[in-house]
Order: sequence, then C-alpha cells, then structure tokens
Amino acid sequence: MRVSRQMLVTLRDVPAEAEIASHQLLLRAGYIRRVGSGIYAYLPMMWKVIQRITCIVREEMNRAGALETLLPQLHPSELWQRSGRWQGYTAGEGIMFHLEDRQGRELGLGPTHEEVITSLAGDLLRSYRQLPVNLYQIQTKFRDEIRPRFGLMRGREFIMKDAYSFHATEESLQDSYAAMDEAYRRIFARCGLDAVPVDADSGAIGGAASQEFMVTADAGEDLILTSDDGLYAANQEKAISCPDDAAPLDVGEPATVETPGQGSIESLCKAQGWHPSRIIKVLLLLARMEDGSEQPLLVSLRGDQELNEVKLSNVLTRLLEQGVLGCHPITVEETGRQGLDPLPLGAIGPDLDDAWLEGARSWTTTFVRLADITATELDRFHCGGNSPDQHRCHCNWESLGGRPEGHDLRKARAGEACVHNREARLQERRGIEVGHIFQLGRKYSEALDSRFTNENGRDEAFWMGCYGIGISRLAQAAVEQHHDEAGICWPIAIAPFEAIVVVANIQDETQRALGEATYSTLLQAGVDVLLDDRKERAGVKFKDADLIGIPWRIVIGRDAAEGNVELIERSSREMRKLPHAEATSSLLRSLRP
RNA sequence: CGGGGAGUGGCGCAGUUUGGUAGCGCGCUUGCUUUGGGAGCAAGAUGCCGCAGGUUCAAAUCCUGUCUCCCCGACCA
Repeated sequence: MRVSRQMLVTLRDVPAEAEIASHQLLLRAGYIRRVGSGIYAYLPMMWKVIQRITCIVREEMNRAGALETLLPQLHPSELWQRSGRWQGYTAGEGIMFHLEDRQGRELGLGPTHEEVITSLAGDLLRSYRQLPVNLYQIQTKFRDEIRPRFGLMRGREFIMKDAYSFHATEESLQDSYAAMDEAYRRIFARCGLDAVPVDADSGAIGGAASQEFMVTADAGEDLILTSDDGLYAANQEKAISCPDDAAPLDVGEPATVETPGQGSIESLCKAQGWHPSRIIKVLLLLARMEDGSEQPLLVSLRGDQELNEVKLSNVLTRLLEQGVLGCHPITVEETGRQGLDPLPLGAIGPDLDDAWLEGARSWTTTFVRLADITATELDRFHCGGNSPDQHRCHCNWESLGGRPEGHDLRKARAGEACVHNREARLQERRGIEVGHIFQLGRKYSEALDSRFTNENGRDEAFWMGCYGIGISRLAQAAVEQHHDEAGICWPIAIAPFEAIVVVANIQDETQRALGEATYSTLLQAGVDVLLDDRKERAGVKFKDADLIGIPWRIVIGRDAAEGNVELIERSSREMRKLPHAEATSSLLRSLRP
C-alpha cells in the first residue's frame, strides 16, 4: 500500500479530548476518530490492527476446539426477563441500551450474550453425548457505561470476543476453563503483550472461579496485587493478605472519654495517643438492594484498615440472598430526610442501637451489622461511644454484647504478607483488563431452564463457562504498553503493516526508482509493506513513520546512488546502513525467521 | 447523579472581564524557492462563535434556558 493512497491523516497537536498516551497517539496517528461519547470509528489502519488481533484470537480459539458463531445484537427483553437480568440491566444505572420496536416489543442491544447462547444451547444440545461444546463470536457489544473514557479503553460500543462453553459435568467445565486459560496466555503472548493473570471477583455476571488477564500499564483502571515470589496475583477487588499485627495495648480500665472534634481515626489518634490498629471504626452505609429496599449497614473495621466494597457487597448478597445495586455512606442530610435524629457520625460503635432507625421513612429499621476479621480478632480496643463526641476506651466484645462473626471485608494492600507464604510481600501495579474467564456454573442454565439429558436419562442443567477478550481495548492497551515520545511502537504481530519504505526525496529519480524496487521486492516476498511515496519533506515522513509505529523502516535517501539504504527498527531505534539487497534480505530474516 | 472545566474554520487556541467590522498557529489550495527529522516567501479559500429565547441602536461578549463534550467521584461484565 502507498501512503499517498492510504488516507493517512495525522495530527501535529494533541487533541483536547484525549488524556492518556495511547488515546492521544491513536487519534494523532490517524487510527481512530470519536463519533460520540464512547463511540469510535476504526479508521483503515486501525481496522487492520483489529483484524490482526482477531486473526490470532481465532487461531487460538479454534486450536482449543471452540466453534465460531455469530449471535444477534438485538435481544428480546423476554429472554432477559427469564434470566432475571432485564430489570437490573435496564433500570436506573443499568448498562443495557434498550428500545421498543414498532409493535411495542421491548428489545435490548446485547451487552453480553449469556441469555441468547444459553437458550440456544438448550434447544440444540439435547444429550450429554454432544458435550462439551464451546462457542465463540467476535462482534460489537453495546454497554451504556456510566462514564465512557480513555478512547477505546471504556467505550459504549466496542469489539469483544466472547465464548461460552457447555458441559455435562463440573470437571468438564474445569477442563475447558483450563484450556481457555492456556489459550489466553498464548493469545496475549502472540499479540506481544505483557498480560498478568489474576484472581478476580466474578461481579454481576456471577459464578465461581474467575480470572482476569491484565495488561500492566500505569494508566490501567484496575489495581492488581502480586506477590514478590510470583505465586499469587489478584485484582484488589478480590485480593487477600495477612494484615499487619495490631499494636500492643496494655490492659486498662474501660471508660468513656470526651472526644470533641475527633471524628476521624487520624484526629482521634493524635488527640488520645491511640494507635489506629486498636480502634474499631464503624462505617455507616446504606445499601440499595435489588428488591428496592434500602438497608442501613454498620460495618466494623480495624482503624488502620480500609473497606473493600466488592467484598462487602458479596457478603451482603449472600447474607440477604439478593443482589446489591449500590452502597454509599449515609450523610446527615439523608438521616434528616428519613425523619431521624442525626446519628452520632464519627462516634459510632459496633453496638449502635437499632432504635436510631425507628420511624425511618423508607429505610429498613434494623441495621445489618458486619465486621471484618481484623476487628473481631481484637481482644481489647477503643471505639465510638454512640453519642456525639464520646468514645469508649479499653472495650472488649463481651462488653458490647458479644463477638460478632468475622468476614473478610478489608482491602489487601501493598507491603502486606501473603496468605500462601508469610515471607512473600504484596506489590501493587495497575492493569488494563483485556480478558476475563469465568466458571459460571449452572446459574444461567437453571434460570433459562436450559437442559440436556445425562447418561442416566435424567434432565440436567448445563455446567457453563464464559470467556471474554476486549479486542478493541486490547489494541489500545498494546499502544499503552508499547510507545515512546515519538509515537506508537506496535508489536510486530498486530502492527497494521510490517514495514514501511520511506523515500526521503520522491523527486529524486534514483531514490524513487530504488524505493519502488525495494517496495516490489518486499511485496513479492509477501511482506505487508507500506511505501511512503508522498511529495513531502523527509522530516515529515520520518515523523509520521515514527508516529504510526510501523515496526521496520527502510529509508531510501542520499546513499541511493550507491545502492545503500538504512534499515531501522522502530522500537529500539537501531539503524544499519546496508546495500539495498542486504537490507531486504535482513528484514526478511527478521520477519520470517 | 454530585463536583469541576470547555464548546469560536479540519486540529490546537486567543478574543468574553469593559457589547461596536471574528483573529492567531498548524493544516488546506495555487505559484516560486527549498529538500534527511513536522521548510521559506507570496497569493488565496474555509465561521449560524453549540442551539433557542431575551436585553440592546448593536451580542462570540450581558441574561435565561437547553444540548454536547472532557476531567474527578459515585458506578461499572
């Protein structure tokens, strides 16, 4: 392809809409254009990148025995009502775009395809003899993200590979899950990405085991914790650790102390000389539940710990046997709107009386009380006095009505000891989630009554797994991981072109002829090569070549008369002056070893 | 949804405080010169100043409303 015919439109200035390097570079280098919030056009070179990625994904999915398919993007609401997800995915802050057709039927634009595929599987797969089956597709997904951002990183329309497997037994599911784990590692490695598999929370999609694949980059939206012995890695949402020991506390007389203006752990420690790890802090939160109820919570944590909202939400879901839509700290204004007396915020103890909630307008009038293990394990501690500006020192759980059951509700943090090996420490990095594999179990097959006949002649719901890769996100993550000051440095496997021949001065007949010859030679050798034949100054063409990030560059310049050219590797900037025939053969050896 | 910022030629921006003929850089077109790291000179073209009302002799500028985009947060398979 010739650059003069490539519709290459590069920008010198950084577009105001872009914040992170990969987003800026994709815009500047002419790979993408924004059409609306979270909606992007993939321009020709970007589409080539996407196709290179999907090609690798296809090869590895096929190798793992999966079958490619293509499912509809318009989903009848009825299907989602059967799985019980229509309400949650469309109402309020739901992420599903939905619409009505001319007959008044409700439809959703598919954000994910469990419903469609599970109901199809139920129709098509009748016998255990047909199992296992793994179906995948590569297509555009729609999610009305609350806040789209960073270009392709979190778009509202994006390309995803999603796969769903169906099994007669849990063991078979585990086999496929392992096969997908392996396939994913191969895919990311082939794409030239450093992707770390981490333990993950299954989130709203539900299910048992799940693992995310994170491309490490500072711009990543997720925090991941890895052990320095290399044996453990998890998303912070899921990560576990051994907390540091609480500071020693001598036995003292229980007493109530006046603590005016000491509503935070920090101010309390400063004024009273207490250690944060010897204080029980109690968070007052309001959980919005799936059934519409609003449940006040009292969550006790050791003062030096932070709440992990995902863990809290999971415990709450288990306890109340329904999903949690959201959770936020209760404010004074809210208690006022409920017609309640102001609660003693900043001085709440774990034993705050339910009477405080009496007469609440819409809230449930008893607290759900939860405590983190670091809190329940304390034998002596200080805590709020349930009265403004009062705390109690040297308490124990017995005096507060008994030691509550402990849950893991705290955030694991960098520097803490690992559970699998006390000698190993956690380190933190940021990551971009490019893949996620789940063992779903039978949640969807049961909800959609999707069954097969087992070897005993009995009907049984499928065991299911699902496996996603954000294709368009992966493409941008590759840029985030592979760029420098001058532009993109595409990994060779996903670059839009393998090489670019830059003719420094196209008006110099010798240069032009050698450039054309080199271009033809490479084309004939099967290299996907770009020829910069534009009537531009050399500097412009060099800048553009750096920006668009083609892995190899051959410059035909002033040594053309002697038949010499330059061969340059984009990522390392390494340059060799060679006779042209040697340059092409050397390039071919690098590309096709 | 809460907080912050911004909408002026294709891109990046100034002009708005204090109302008075819409500007700059880049890009684009033509010509000449230049030709190895985003050239120089000359001549051009391109604006519903986000949209709708209002105030005024006069609005990019003041007022009201509204839409859109970006950032932080909440939220998010």
